[in-house]
Amino acid sequence: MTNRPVRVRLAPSPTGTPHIGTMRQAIFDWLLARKTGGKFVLRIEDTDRNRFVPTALEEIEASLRWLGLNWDEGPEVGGPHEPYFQSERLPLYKEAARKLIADGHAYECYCTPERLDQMRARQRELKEPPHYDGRCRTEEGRAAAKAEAGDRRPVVRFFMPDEGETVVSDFVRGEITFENARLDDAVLLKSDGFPTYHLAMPVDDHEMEISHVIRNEEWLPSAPLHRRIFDALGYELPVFVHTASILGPDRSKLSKRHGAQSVLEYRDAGYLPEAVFNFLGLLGWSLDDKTEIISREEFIQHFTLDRIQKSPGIFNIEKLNWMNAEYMRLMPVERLAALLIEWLERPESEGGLPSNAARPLDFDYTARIVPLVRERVKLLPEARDMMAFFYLPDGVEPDPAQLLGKTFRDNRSRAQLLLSEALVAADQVEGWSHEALEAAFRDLATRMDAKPGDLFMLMRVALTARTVAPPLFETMEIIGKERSVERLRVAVNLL
RNA sequence: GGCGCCAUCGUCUAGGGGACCAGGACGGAGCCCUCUCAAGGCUCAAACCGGGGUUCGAAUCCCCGUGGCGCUACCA
Repeated sequence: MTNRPVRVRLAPSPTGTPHIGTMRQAIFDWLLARKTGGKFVLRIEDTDRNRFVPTALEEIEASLRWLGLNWDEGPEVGGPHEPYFQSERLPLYKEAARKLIADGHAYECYCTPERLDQMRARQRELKEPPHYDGRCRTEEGRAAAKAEAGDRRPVVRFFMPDEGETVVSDFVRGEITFENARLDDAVLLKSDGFPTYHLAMPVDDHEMEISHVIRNEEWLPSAPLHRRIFDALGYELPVFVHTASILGPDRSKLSKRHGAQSVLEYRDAGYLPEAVFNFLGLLGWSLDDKTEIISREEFIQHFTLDRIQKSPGIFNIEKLNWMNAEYMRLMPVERLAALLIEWLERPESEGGLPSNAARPLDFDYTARIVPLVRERVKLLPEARDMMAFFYLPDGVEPDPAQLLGKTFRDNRSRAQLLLSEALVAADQVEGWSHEALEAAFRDLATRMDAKPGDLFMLMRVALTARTVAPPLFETMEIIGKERSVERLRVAVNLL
């Protein structure tokens, strides 16, 4: 256990769009840092030149920013341990490798990839676990390999003892013992001079004074290797916490074929960052037996490593949807209005309002609509259809069949009569409030000997061209007398 | 195959020897409310992977099985 100041890091490799599990990890890191007054550092593990994706860094940063996870050190912001890109820290790794060789903990290996492939194939045939056979561990073997290698540069391998065991201590899982004989002589420095993760991670975590390493459980099998490298280099061990994976509905690790696997996709689908943060923070961590909706501040206040779940969890999108809807209802009207306006002002093809709705949208007007709509949608873009008729200057275009519905399908004249009476009543309403409107139209229904629901549905379709819409009288109050009357008139003429 | 991790309702989880005929939430079913749709309220169905121990007592501790997942690269 360490009592160093808390310094945690997220160390993604820029090989594609950051995975949602990476972001969940980032949340845990960030929470621990904020809770303890420690530092959250972002370090880019770009040591694999073959898999490098130029846009990945941008996406990593965008994901973190969208979730509100600010990093104290790293790209953009700098910090005392610059640079934060491993590709710019090569001398450090080279020196560490040199030291390990000098101390007998590592050795140069000249074996060609071809030989290694053959070796592993043979081992598989013999039903042996594939592992490096240690040819270059000895002076003679190395010389022979070097002769075959031509002018190839060697790699540096870690010298894993053949006997004994290595104990790894994980904060939530306890002590895990590995037999050294089962561990491989891992490559530390590749022939291109770049380090592998196994070397870069201990060097940088030590160099950057990282106190807690929170990473996914897929790293557990290589944890003993890392422990031995830390020891061989004389570094103090950080606290390790291996988090359980996030699974798809079929229990395999969440991946492309499960649909969205990046928080950016959730952003683009109209989820709220608050909801995604809350949901991810509660996937693999819990406060107690009740808490579901929890603010960022409460998260920080209560977060502890020991409540991290050991078992993998399935990403339950239904629950995220519910949570998103909760946040839409919980958040200040103004914030939701602003968020919604962003969506509505987009071109229609990108989920915005039809082009005849005038941009920019009026903020105050939208804010009045929000309370009516927020109860009825789960995602931001869903609001578009539920809101469009509030903004259309030329009215809506209900089709007659929709207007009549089942109730008046065989009684068109009755519908027409009711609507024209509604038109008259609307014109006469004193004080255009939803209370006054409701009183007036309930009265009309009574006078006409009609079921209120039948009358209201007729009016609803006339005013919105929809059978599912926000409450009728609040809607009329907002669109105003003039437009209401006009739309009723159009509907009467339609029949 | 070898090694490792994990195991409570369909899902996320609470629980960590007696408070548990196992609690909450999502989803599902039903009822109520109701101008549509929602939201809300109430109710219901739904789980301790199996077997052995330890113990007066096990969801909880131990062992074995089984199952799921991961790792087994000059990827991270």
